[in-house]
Amino acid sequence: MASSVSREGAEPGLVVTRFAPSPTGFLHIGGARTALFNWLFARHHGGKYLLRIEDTDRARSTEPAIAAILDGLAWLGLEGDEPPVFQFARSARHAEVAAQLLAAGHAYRCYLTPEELAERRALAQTERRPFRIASEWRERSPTEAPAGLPSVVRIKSPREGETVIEDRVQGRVTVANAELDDFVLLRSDGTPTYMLAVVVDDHDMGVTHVIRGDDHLNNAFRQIVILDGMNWKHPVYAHVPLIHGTDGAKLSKRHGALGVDAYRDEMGLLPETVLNYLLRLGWGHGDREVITRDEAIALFDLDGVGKSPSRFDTKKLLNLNGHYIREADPARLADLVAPRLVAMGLKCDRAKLVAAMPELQPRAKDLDELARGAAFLFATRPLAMDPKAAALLTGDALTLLGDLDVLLAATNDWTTAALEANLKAEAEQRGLGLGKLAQPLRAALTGQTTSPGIFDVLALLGRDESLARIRDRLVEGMAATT
RNA sequence: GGCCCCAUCGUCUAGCGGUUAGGACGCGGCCCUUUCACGGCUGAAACACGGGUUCGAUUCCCGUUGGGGUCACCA
Repeated sequence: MASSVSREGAEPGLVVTRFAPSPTGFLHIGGARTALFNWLFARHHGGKYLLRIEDTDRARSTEPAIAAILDGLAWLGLEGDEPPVFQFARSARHAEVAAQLLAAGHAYRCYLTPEELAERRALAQTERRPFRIASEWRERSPTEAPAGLPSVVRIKSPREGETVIEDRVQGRVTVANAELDDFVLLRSDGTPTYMLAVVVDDHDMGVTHVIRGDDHLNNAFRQIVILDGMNWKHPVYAHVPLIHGTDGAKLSKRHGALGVDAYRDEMGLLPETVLNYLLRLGWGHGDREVITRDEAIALFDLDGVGKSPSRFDTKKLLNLNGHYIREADPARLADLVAPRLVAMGLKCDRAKLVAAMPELQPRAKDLDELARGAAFLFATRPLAMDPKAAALLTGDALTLLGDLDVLLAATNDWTTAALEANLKAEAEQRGLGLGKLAQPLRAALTGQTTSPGIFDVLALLGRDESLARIRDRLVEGMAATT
């Protein structure tokens, strides 16, 4: 049978997973986690991880959404091992399977109109009775079919017994077959529904493990009806709990469900942060918190996935990002931060940015904070002064700054170490704490009250720029007093 | 509402019949320190409730409560 070529052709025992988003929006965080789990599981078992774009809903599927999803996956390094399969392109094959089901008596044509269905649903509602589609066409002979009327193809679900799924995450789940309805396989326009398409595609793609959100758990029972009708083997199912918002409700757009591009661009996160965070959300391995991608491949297992939904915690996410920023290569960070500085209207010098990075890294939890921390390096004179910094430069402090200007102007060895030695000696001689000298200097040099170590700031800025910034303040101070 | 699933600090979690119930984020304190961070130490903080089973339940079973998911010619 041509339909089982992929499976029969597949290496026995080879694990095949897939991520199958529908392109009706961006790649959201829950989708990213599903993709990650599939990717990890396949890698762990030396298997294959495939991508399928579920675009059978022509009205809602869009090109930009496809691009956004692929872009998001690429950013996270979760591209498929083969080019993505587009579901819509396979509709002829789906129809073929529907025809086989029809021929085998596992499906039937139903001539009920949407209006009739809606009526029955409404009636069931008012009678406070559960509604289950019961089409009289299930038992009627096809010869009674009204000519020229549109019809859909419905599956003939079993009415007796029960279906059991041994889910790798949820455990054994049993549903009475009476709960299953005769859902639609082929719409009246002949196009396949999602329910049919997934089953056929998963089968044809040789998917062995279906790892997806547990909002699909109920669907699995329906999909099994198709599988059985075709006499196809059941894949292993693993329905992972959904991610919820801080308020416990499903992560929806209004609850801050963002596209992964927002985590990258707006929140300024590193991809390794998102991967690590997503992995730890709903999955644990002892006390391990920081887990690299390679470690994750070695450690990941479906058994470690929790069964209860977990809440998204931005604080922890940012803390992790701070960790990865500290670990990251300065040059790489400079390249990520440079565009942000440009967006702030600053002209930045890459070499200077890279040199400053080690001092900036421990002070930032996201790329935007990193950019703000670097901004003083490229600010143009005279500096815009933070009010708190300006307040530091009055009276005695201004006099002191004048003295320091003289001292620094006489300094030839403009290195962090030499500057430190000089200024410390000066502070000691004056019987002052280093802070008394450092704070006015910091204010004058950065326009802020916080910055990296003051000697680093001086060294990074260079002698000319440092002295010029100090003199700007001196001049302004004098103007204010006269 | 029917069906399905879930339940350890505020959050993410470890635990898989006997533990001072561990870690992480966040929060408080102390230390380091020129500011801010980083880092180190430390404190407060949890087994939803009620029945069983057992010598012994956070752990096993049942129920209650609470939360979530799903009930389309969407996916």
